[in-house]
Amino acid sequence: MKKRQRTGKTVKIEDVAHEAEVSIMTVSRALRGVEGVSEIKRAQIFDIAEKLRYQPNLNARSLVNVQSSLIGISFPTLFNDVFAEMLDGMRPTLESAGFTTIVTTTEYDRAREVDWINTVRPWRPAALVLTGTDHDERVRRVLRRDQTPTLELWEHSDDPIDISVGINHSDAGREIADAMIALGYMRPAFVGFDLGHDLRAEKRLLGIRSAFLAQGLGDVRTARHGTIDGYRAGYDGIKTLAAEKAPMPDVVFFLSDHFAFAGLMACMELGLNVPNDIGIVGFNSLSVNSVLPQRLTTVKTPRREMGTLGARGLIARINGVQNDLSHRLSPEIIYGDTTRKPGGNDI
Amino acid sequence: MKKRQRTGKTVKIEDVAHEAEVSIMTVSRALRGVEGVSEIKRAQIFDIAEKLRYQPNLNARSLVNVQSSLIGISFPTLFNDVFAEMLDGMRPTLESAGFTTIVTTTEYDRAREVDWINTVRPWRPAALVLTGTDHDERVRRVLRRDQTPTLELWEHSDDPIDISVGINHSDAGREIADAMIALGYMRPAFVGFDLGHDLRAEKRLLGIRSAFLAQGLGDVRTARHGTIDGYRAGYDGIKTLAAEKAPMPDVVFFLSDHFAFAGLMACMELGLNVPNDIGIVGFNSLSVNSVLPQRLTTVKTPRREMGTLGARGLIARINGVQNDLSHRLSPEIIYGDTTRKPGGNDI
DNA sequence: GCAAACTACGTTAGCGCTAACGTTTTGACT
DNA sequence: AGTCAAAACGTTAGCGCTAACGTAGTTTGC
Repeated sequence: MKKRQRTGKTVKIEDVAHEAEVSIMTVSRALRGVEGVSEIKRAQIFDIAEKLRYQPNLNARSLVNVQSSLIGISFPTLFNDVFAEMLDGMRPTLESAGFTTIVTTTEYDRAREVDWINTVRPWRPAALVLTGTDHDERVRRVLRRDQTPTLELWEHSDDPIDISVGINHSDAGREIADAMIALGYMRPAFVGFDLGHDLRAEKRLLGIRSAFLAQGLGDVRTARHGTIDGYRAGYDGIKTLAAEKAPMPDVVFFLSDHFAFAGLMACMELGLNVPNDIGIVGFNSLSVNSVLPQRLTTVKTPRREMGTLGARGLIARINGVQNDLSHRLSPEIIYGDTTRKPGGNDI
Repeated sequence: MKKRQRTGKTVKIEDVAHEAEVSIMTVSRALRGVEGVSEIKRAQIFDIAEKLRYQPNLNARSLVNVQSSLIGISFPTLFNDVFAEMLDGMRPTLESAGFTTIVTTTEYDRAREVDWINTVRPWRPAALVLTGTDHDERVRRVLRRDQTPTLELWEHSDDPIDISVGINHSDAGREIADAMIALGYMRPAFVGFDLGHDLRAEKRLLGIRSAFLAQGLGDVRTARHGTIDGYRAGYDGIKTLAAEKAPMPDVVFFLSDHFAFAGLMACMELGLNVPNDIGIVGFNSLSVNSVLPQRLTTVKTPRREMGTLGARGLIARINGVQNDLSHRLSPEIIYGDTTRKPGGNDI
């Protein structure tokens, strides 16, 4: 790789200082909005900097400041609006505070999260954002040791690395399951990705399972397919359940709304009447839901809010606030047309 | 904002050098894989660096190297798998070459692209990736002037800033329109976002329009809604067309497959038979298509391939290759169940 | 009217790293 | 053993910027 190329000499602070006939320190102060410069000079310097198209070298600045204004963010995937929305929630807050985000996806692979940490830390980021609470022990140790402000998003933790903003997924599973039990459903199934990928979904499944077991009802059957394409996983999940010799479940919980939508399509193909033959339950309440012929029964998760709260917390922490900045948020059950409804014709 | 905090003294190259009893230059050479170090010493230094958990400060490295190993990427949105896939196509190539990506979204707003350029350039990125070919004139000028390797992705340009990898969208529109004309369709409509947002879609519309006009057929009606939520835009588009006094179009071209899917749902609600009453044409060939009861007629775009080719080109350019590295790729028409098919019962 | 307390600058030093060049050691060949 | 070149290492200088401190000028207070 070629180094020290790019001959078109970039303007540096010295050029501005020379043109303005002041020291470079005065320019530095003026442009950063630091006090110690008369407003007249500051205005002049701004004009000259603009004229010369001066842009500070952030690598140099990060070097002196010991830390950069980069914030590393790790999501499992971007093929899911859930994460794009959390990003959307964080970005305005972070950017207006002068931070730039570096986003990576781990494809639900914990080893890739470790790799990523090793990639971003050399940039000396001001903060890091991880998804969920399950991380390699080395990650926890390293981040705690050097006190990097860290946000664990999407899943709330009682023992966070630093800041945790999210919901409790097993509770969410339990709550939606209890709601379905109250509607008379008794033969549950769960459709999601292959085991070991979406750990939050697994926790929701645990919650669902415990709710049904607590009522003395049967276990939750599972149908798992793939690791990325939620549409296929939802569709194949229903087809798999239908192909098994066991009687069809009367309610199916899907990993997310887009799985549920695909499952709904599979039910249509199989001639299953929703919600009479089978109940369909999504998760997240995604925008696709608003155009479906039958609105999904689902659980609305406050993704943008998580992003905003998390970003604010991070900035506070970066600025030295030591308080507990974690937030546990609550999801909301949305009754749609793909299950029975409370107060409706139960049983 | 606090500066020079983070007391937990980070290990620097000097610490490794001291422990290994060599000069810091030898450590630098050893760890970077540069020649001039005996293999015995190199191995020792690697061990020590690992033991000390040394991680080079990339801000310092970027400062000496005049440019960083960051690559800035600008997409209109991430709420669209098309861009997530292009990113997926680029990332492995870029990362294995040692680059880190900074991704931003512009929400289809050209002014935000300019802002973004001004945000990333201070990092002295090794390269930039923009979406499409329509940029603020200042952007073109600046990037050409300081010779930043630049990739314009998704839409092919005959006069690129530097490298262009993509398809010709107006040709794509013309081709799919000609294919539909050949199937006997004559009253076209287009459903998409509000004007001025997705410029590639507008070019496809121009292509569609010119194809129909060339055959002496009527103009293409348009129904535009929103700027982000493609599902709503697709759904509302059909509802709007149906509500107008004019006769219903016999074929509707959608901005993308997820629009088309939502439009299909709207048609079902309206009792319109697809494809007999109305033909539905998507774009991009997204994964949602594989689970729909009726597979969409659509145009398959090689997103991952664009990403890979573009990334390779960028790396070549960064390494000093001066050739023309642009690629014009071709989309492929996919005949589904939402229109008549060639060789089928035309007319 | 003069010291104390600002304000508005400039000077010095150093952040962690690497290109370029200088010096020593090794080995190959007479 | 002696010559010379290549390999292996060290030294110097500087990338662009900012914290900390130093130094003039200006105001304030009594």
